[in-house]
Amino acid sequence: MINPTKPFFLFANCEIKYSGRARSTLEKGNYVIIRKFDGTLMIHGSTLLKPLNFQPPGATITDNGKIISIRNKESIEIIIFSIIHYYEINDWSNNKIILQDTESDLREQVIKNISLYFKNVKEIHQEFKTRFGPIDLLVIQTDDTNNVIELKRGRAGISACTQVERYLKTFQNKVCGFIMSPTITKGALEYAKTHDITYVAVNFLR
Amino acid sequence: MINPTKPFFLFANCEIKYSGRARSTLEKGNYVIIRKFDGTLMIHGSTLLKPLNFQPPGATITDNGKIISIRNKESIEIIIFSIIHYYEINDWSNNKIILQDTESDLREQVIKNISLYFKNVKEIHQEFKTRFGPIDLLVIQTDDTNNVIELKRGRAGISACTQVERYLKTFQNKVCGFIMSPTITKGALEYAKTHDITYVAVNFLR
DNA sequence: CCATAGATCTCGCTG
DNA sequence: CAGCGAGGTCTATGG
Repeated sequence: MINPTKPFFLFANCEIKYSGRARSTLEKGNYVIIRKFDGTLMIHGSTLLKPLNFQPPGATITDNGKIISIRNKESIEIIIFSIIHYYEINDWSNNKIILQDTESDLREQVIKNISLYFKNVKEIHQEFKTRFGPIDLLVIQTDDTNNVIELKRGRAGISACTQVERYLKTFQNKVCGFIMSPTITKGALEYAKTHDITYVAVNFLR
Repeated sequence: MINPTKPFFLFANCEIKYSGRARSTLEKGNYVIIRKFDGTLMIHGSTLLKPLNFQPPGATITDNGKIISIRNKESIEIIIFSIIHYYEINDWSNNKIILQDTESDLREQVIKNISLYFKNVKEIHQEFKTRFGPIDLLVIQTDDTNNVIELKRGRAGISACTQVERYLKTFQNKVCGFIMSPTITKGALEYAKTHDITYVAVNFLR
């Protein structure tokens, strides 16, 4: 029996059934099962980053012979045949990771060097709200040209182009579309060229 | 010292630095560290489903006082202050999960009942290739009307609309756009209505 | 709550 | 290998 009130690491021979947004079965085998303070449950196989089965934070657990984890209308049933290793985790830290070089960092960088890209800048808006979603960066020039900029921290794809197009539609006139990213896919570049979207390469300055 | 040739579970007081696509630091604390057969490395805090730090399959590891995991040009450095629990995982299974009710299942279901949605169907293509990506479902009627259908297993959003629009552009004429999903967001429905895209509600039949 | 989009996305598939 | 899209996406953020 496991203690449902404590986070744990469990290595067990078991079989797993999931039902909720979708349905799944995992055949009998030896799997790693981890439960966290917030209810998070993960079942890991010996390869891949993603868990085979999981419950996001908020799940509750019971152990009456088989372990059952429930969250909203989703349930995971773990039929345990034998426990190989059980470890209760105490004093588990909950610090946040500090991440640099996100899309938001790239946006800050572009704003700081905005004169490299646009002349006569009157206004800069970040996450400018439109009825079709927020524009990463909206740069308005003194002649009232609206420059709609979509930033991508990695390689921009076709969907970045359609994102820009969608935001462009919320303006009547005097509007230009841009994609700014370190790289862009071939298909996206073709789409941009044929749809009046300008691609600008930008890199993280470290 | 850990054994780099074996998968393991490690609970340790440590500090972590990551450098690669982005950069991050994780302050000193007690974290769960798991390494898999395929090189996968995960550092988990006491909450949330996703690891604080990670390396996808293919990473190699060394332990000379501090653990360093490297994959392509990315590295994770784990400075260990003390090992609280170390467990070497043997006979870890590698079975795949069998998932039902995916988008592909929904597509099969729609095809089986295609007469409910379209009359005089001549051809049905799945994942029909265009230069702007593959169309989930292309239904051609005897009058040569091309029905471009985008399926979503969950709630369709605005991006589903622009996906359809993008595929529509690869046809000259006789083309109609559809979104089929159990539900749709308000914004997406408004966008669809004003852009000549038809929304059709479909549910998983169990 | 819902909606929207980012992510060190991951992962699978196809060319 | 690149490109494209799904995902039980998850997670953060704003309305």
